[in-house]
Amino acid sequence: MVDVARHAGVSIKTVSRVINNEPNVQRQLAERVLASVAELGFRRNHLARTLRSGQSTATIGLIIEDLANPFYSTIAAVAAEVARQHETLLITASSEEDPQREQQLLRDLCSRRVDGLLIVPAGYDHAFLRPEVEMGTPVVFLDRPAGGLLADTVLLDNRGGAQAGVRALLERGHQRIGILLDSVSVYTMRERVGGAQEALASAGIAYDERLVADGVHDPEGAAAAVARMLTAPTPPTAFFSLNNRITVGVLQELWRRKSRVEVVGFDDFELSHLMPQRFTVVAYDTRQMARTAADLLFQRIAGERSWPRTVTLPTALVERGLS
Amino acid sequence: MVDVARHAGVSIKTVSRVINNEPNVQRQLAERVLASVAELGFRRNHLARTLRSGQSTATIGLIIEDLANPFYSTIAAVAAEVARQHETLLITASSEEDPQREQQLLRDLCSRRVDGLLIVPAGYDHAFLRPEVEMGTPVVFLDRPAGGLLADTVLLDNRGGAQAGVRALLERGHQRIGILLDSVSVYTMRERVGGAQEALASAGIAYDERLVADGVHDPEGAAAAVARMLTAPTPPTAFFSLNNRITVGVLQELWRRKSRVEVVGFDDFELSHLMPQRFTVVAYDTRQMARTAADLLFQRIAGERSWPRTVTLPTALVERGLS
DNA sequence: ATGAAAGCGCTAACAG
DNA sequence: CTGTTAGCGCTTTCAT
Repeated sequence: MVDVARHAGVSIKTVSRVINNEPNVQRQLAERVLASVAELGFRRNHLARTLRSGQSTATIGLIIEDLANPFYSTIAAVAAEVARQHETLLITASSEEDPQREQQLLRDLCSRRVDGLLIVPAGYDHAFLRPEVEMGTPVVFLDRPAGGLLADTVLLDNRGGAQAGVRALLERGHQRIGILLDSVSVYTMRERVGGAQEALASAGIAYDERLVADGVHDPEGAAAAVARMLTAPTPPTAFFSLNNRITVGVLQELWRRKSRVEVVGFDDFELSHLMPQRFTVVAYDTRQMARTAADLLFQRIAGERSWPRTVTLPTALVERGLS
Repeated sequence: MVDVARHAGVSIKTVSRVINNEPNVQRQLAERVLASVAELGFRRNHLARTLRSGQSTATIGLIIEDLANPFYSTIAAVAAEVARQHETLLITASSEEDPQREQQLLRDLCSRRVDGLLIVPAGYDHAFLRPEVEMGTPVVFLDRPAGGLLADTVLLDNRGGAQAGVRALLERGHQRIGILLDSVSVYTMRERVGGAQEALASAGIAYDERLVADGVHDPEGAAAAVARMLTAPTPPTAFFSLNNRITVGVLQELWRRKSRVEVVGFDDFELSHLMPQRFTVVAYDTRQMARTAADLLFQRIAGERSWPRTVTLPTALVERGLS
């Protein structure tokens, strides 16, 4: 900037004024400065600008589990979109479900003085963020609640969705429903299992452990679990799958066996309408969830000081697959 | 940092030394500093640290077309992964195929002094980046070549892949092959069309404009184009689709018509193995492409000064779908 | 082994 | 309208 000032024969402050489109600069000078800027290939150092306290970095941070997963990349896309509307850039990082790493990344983002944080939490304890929050960095949690920290949170109605899904199967006369889930160590899974249990209980059906497969982490695992259950003495007449990766594995295994056992799966997914059998998904609007969270965050960044809110978004049953 | 120094009763420089794990600090003092850091909730300002010239920001920038698209989110995920191995964070932004916006974002990233740039270019002219490149910001282009700028580039063998795809159909006896593409304004589409034409030409088959559908931007458009071609006087006996969104639309329309016309499509996609008919994809390794580009970028960041390279990655034909 | 002082590139506050 | 000066929070000399 000093170079530009010298080149244009003005003071550094005038350059600053021109760069920032401040009023009260003679046209003539401004043009000279702009010319020098172009000639010298000057680009303002945004970091230095930010250093003066009270300035914003025009950057927000997003922590998700896995950027390659469509659910999370949708969230990232919406976050980037909303950020852009606020002339802000987005730093995205994946925690890979590792609380340790999540904390590390969060600290790193804070040391970069991001204007705000959007978090799909992997860990259970976010108390370590309290100093940052108190120092004025807004934080919004997404898809899962925070631990040990009061903050805005946007969740899905996992419990209600699971209840509706199981109820649909019960209404179609099913009594033996196989339930497949990833891991109860994940909040959303716990909620969904809870909802399923509630629906069974209120229909007066006992929760049969043999009809529950835990630790199903991928489609292959789901296929194996389905095969196991279907060859057991009293096989289920329907499956309730607790996420879309599992649903895909279930459908694949059913197709392989030419079985037409009914399926309800939590989460919609791309191409679900082209799957080889009719089934039902518990759907929701991922973009809306992300948008709600991002909007909340920017409201906070803009100075909103109200008490932290928790928003719960609805789910809906939708028919999918080729009939 | 001044506060910490005062609290610990040492100089600011000692705090700096402790924070940076520099040697030559008494255990005792170091512990006192660490205690103060914890108590005051101090977090080093990474931006200020970076301000001293010669320091790196430990941040790279990635420009893609659309973060919500699995192809790009895979690239972003790999970029973030490689970045993490270098203790670097990733700023991701979508250009939405808008050269204007791409340029704006790139300038913005440069003003944040990123250590390097990974670009899937939307525009045709990247000469405006030359000053930055000369000032030492490495740039690697991905999936499409740069315009007006010599830089490392990682591409796919679009031409060869398309040739192989069309050749496969010709070998199965097809003479009338319907070709569906998005827009020749996109580099990859031009290359793929070129490859298809070459394969037809070397088989002595004239390129029939009526068998080519341009401007197919989504599955619905693809379905409509397929419907149109199949009800024309001399319908094609096979389709070659130039991207996976189009392929999905083609498959859906064929299923609707209970037609078993053969299909070859460029790009593999998730769940392609569960599509309702056999078909062939021109597949490639997106992760490898992204990894190659990111590795190249970090080599440059580490000081590699060799002449810019262009790497072209191979494609392979793979059978997909339920038989 | 520790500290004092200068300076990174910019903006805020105040003069002229 | 324009310029001077003092910092922002940290690291890098260079003394001690």
